Amino acid sequence: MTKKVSIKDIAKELELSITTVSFVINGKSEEMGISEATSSKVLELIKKRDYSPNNAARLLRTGKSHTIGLIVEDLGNYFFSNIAKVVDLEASKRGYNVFLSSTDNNPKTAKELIRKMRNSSVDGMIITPTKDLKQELEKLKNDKIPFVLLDRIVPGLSANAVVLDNFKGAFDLTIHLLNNGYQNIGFVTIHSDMSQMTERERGYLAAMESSTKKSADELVLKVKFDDAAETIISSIMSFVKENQDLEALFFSTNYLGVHGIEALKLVAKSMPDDLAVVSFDDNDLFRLFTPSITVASQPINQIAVETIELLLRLIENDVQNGMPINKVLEPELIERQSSIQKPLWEIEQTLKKSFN
Amino acid sequence: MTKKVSIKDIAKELELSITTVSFVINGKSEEMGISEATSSKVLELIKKRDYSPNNAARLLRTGKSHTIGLIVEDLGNYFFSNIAKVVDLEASKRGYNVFLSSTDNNPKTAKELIRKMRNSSVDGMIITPTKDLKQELEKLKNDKIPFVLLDRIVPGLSANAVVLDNFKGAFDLTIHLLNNGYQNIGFVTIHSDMSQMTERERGYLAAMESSTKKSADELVLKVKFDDAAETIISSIMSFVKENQDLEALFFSTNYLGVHGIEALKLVAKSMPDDLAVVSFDDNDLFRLFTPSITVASQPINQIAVETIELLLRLIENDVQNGMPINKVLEPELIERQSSIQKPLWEIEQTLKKSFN
DNA sequence: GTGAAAGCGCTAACAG
DNA sequence: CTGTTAGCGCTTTCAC
Repeated sequence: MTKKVSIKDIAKELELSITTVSFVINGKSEEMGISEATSSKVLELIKKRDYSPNNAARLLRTGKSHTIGLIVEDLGNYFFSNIAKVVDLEASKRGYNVFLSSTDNNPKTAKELIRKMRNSSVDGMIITPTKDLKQELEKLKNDKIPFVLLDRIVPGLSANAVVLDNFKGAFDLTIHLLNNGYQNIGFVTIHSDMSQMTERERGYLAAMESSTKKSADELVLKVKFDDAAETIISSIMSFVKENQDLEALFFSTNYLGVHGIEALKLVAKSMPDDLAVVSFDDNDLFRLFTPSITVASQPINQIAVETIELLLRLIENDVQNGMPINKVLEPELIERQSSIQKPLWEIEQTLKKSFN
Repeated sequence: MTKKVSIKDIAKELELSITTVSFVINGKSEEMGISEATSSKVLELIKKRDYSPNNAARLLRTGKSHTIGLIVEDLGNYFFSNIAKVVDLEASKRGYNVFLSSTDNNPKTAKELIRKMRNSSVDGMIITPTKDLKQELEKLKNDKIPFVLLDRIVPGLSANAVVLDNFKGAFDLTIHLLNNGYQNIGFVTIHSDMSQMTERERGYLAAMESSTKKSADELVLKVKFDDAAETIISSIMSFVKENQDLEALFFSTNYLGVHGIEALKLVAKSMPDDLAVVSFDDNDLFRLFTPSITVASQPINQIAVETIELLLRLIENDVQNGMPINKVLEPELIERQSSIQKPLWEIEQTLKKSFN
């Protein structure tokens, strides 16, 4: 990177003082009573020289970086990558840059990221918390660095947050299955203490309890978040084989749903003939799979917009006065019928029959 | 954000000079012959006070921000979000932060992003170019800001780049269809002058030309990148309806493939019974859809790693000596059979035959 | 209306 | 071995 033109160069070339130029740049010509003539001369040269101020210097002086940090769980995940997309878009509109990174649900990574972003003097952060992050978040509060929790809250920590009503989503999805005549509903989730997961489990259990069927606990399969895909898939396969009386499966996240579909293909169960399938989160696969899959969908756009707006409000009002703000958004139950085509084996049987 | 502890505070508390502390922080104790005792005292206090240097000040002084910019086409897209994930991971390992943003294929947005990232003094950039970006990129070259083009090149611009052999991918995929007995193969792509798209089209046309079938041009459907999903879907539906003799469809990108599946569902064509489908890029849907879909898959991990490594090499060797480096990676043809179940018409015919 | 100058936190000559 | 000091580019107070 060679010499960039600096405010000094501009001032020199115009035989003005740095101050004057600075005022013009920052749109304070009026306020500071700079003459129209001077002002437009400056603006012109700035354009001509393609000058733009050095952010680092500005930050060093003002303490405002016009940058926010966005920490998600996994950029490779449909939900989070789309959240990132919208947050970035909205932030850009408002003149902010975004530092983006994923934790992969690893507390060490998460802490490191928070540290790095603090060093980069972000004006605020959006954080999808992992386990063990309470202390770091409390430090942020102490240091008055605005932040908003995304997707999940941290028990015992009073902080700004935008989350989904996960309990309701899971409850409704389970009721949907029960209403359609499925009773033995398995629940596949990950081991996790994080609120979004525990809430989904609670929702499922509550709905099951309200039905005739008792003790759903044994219908719950928990896998580890960072297990390899193969491991998760084979767990699901075993689970299904060992529970032949299952009538439906409820996957608590999109990636579990994807693994689940793969597992069911491998054990040659088709849906919903052998086993009905529903999942939290929506994606292309669930929508277009045959039979398509009913989901509790998260309003991604709304979540992202509410979050970034809340953060920018905190940043720009400067003070985090009073109570933290908690937004709880509603999931949408998208009911899908397998209306388009019947599973092949069924057709096959029909054909065979017609010739027997 | 309140008072952060600065290097001055550390120095004062230890009754040392700022210089000494700075050397220790930057791991130059040895080089500068700082005593073991002093050095460890400093390190200790740093930990105790949770001190970490202010990046802005450091940047202002050294000109190195330890930040790179990553400009992709669309963060909401499977390919790019996974590229972003890997780039971010590798950059983190090497101590770099990543500014991430999408262009949505809009040249104005792209230019604006480049400008913003330059102001933020990124050490280098990874750019998925849009149209009309040549001038900006040439300025980057002039200013010796290292950058690597990703996914596509800019005609007439000699620059570092990591791209796929798109011609080969498309050629092979088309040949695959031809070899399997499909002749009338439609090609669905977007209007675009960008290399990755023109190359795919060339690959398709070249393969078609080598077959008996002539003039594939009329089998090409082009839609606009920023058309609404519904518009694209209905274009595909019309295309299929108007070309009843189509035997197969080749979608030039993952999102077109997804739209295509949706369109085919709506016109009630099933695959590959009525129409075989292949697509560029892989994703969960193509893998798990029944029948599953053969694809030319991009080695996402490899692309991302090669790109970030090339960029960091450029940054850290400082000079962009000599020729630009162009990496061309191989797509992988993932042939999928609807092996779990044969195409319906085949079964049907077999059955019929056995009774004739 | 405009300018001089201090200083944000840090690095790296240079001086001892 | 350690300290003094200049200055990176910018904003902003105070002076003219």
